[in-house]
Amino acid sequence: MRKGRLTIYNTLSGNKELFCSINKDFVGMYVCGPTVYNYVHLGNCRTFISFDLAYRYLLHLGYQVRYVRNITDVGHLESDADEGEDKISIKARLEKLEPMEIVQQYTIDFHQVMNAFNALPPNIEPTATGHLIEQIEFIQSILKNGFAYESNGSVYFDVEKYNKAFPYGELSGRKIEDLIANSRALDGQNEKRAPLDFALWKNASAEHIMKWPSPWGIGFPGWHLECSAMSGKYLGETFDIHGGGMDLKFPHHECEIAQGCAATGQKPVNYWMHANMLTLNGKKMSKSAGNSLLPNELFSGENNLLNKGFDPMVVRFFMMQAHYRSTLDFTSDALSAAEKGFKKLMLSLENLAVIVPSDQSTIEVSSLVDSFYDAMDDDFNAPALVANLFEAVKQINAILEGKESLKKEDLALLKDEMCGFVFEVLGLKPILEKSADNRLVGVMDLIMDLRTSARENKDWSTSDKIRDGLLNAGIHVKDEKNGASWK
RNA sequence: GGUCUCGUAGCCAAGUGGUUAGGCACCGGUCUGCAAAACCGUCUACAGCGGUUCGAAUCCGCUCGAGACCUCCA
Repeated sequence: MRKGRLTIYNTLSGNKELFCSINKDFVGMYVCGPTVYNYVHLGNCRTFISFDLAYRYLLHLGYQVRYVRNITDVGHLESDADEGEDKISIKARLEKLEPMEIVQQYTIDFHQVMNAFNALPPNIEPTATGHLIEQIEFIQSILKNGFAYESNGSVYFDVEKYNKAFPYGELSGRKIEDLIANSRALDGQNEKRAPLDFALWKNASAEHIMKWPSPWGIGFPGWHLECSAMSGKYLGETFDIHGGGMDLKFPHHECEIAQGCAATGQKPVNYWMHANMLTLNGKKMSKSAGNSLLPNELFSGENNLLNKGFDPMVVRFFMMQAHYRSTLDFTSDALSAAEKGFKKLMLSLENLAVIVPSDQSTIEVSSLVDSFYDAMDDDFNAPALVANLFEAVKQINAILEGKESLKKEDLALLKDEMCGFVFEVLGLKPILEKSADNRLVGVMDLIMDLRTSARENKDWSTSDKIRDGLLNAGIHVKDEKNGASWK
């Protein structure tokens, strides 16, 4: 346990702040989840992996964390023109399916992908459609406090009125005057009093397929609202950490703050965290721009951008080599580099497991361990942690070569902390080799035996032929001091 | 157009007033029949110009370049 030194960059203040949870030893964390109208792409995954890292480190520090990440299954409009259509409805019509079939299909995909990336599941994964009552009640609170108005069966948030009581634009650093000056005049905004106002509840036309009854008529909830309603329900009126992608800062998170303040009179969140984008060819990865890569394409290598497939753990390690607040550029070359580094780290951990303790230590294990914590305490600086882990790798190699040594307690500490940081905090795990069946093992024993005989007789042409032939079959032969091995 | 962020060696990427980041590649070496793998070593950069400072990649200004948000987005 080493609580009390963690600093988090808070978007609200623009500074790294010492993290102090509302309730000692407990942390409430909410992260905006995906809208399940399509397959999650790699950029989406980066955000969730970034917050998985934060979640894991908080757990590692000994906090009891309630991690809530929603599934948006309604209310996310195609555009903000308010005549925009719900993303899920569009997909449902196109594929001639029930909206909930779309939701189910892509939720399952999302879970499979997150699982492949070894991301821990959240403690609660609420859906918007499962919390309509909470959303309606939330709107009623805002209406009661006078920060919203009803118009033609819809309810809108009154941004200008709110701005007189609370600052609007604090999170994204925007001034309401600038926003008004720059907002576009869109068609179909007759219901709204001002362009900046956003929908809390929208009335539904007859042909609309996803709709529910409400005090204002048949309709559906606004996108910004669900996160306020669900985070409030499970984490309270004010909670510790709210995360999401950088692109949600405005307007989504700004609106969440406004909704929270308008409903309860207090700021809903203490620490706002924003994960940066994954870029492809220097541009933000995004579905709508057609600039995205799907995880399964990456794993299989079936994409023109890739030379080969990559294991999910390699991709995760690749992401851990960049700070969550920096953009990360995706290239096949960068991923290949990460693959080698990842294997080096994993090999070193295997070696660490078999090191024999000595009478004395020539390495200061405690300062190595401190460097791990220092890195992560500094706003979850995973790339610095990785660099420090490679320092440890260097030391482990020196021990293997007999240049350095560790006594029992130090060795145990190093094993404990390295495994803790690599497996629990970074969330990496060894790549499972395809297990060979018994018959192959028997055949390989025979072949390796024959090759060893050939080598003993200096029959290099035979031994090389066996080695090359096996390589073609995808089996690598390694000649080591104590004999050859294969995998 | 407005707001903001970034520009670090061949590539990816930390750092953010003074001390080697790290990974990959390259090159040299150890090992090896040869190779592969592994290990060791080497390479030592901060877009440009100007300013502040004893000292700047780090702070300030300007220029150039890239990106994000302002419209759905993780």
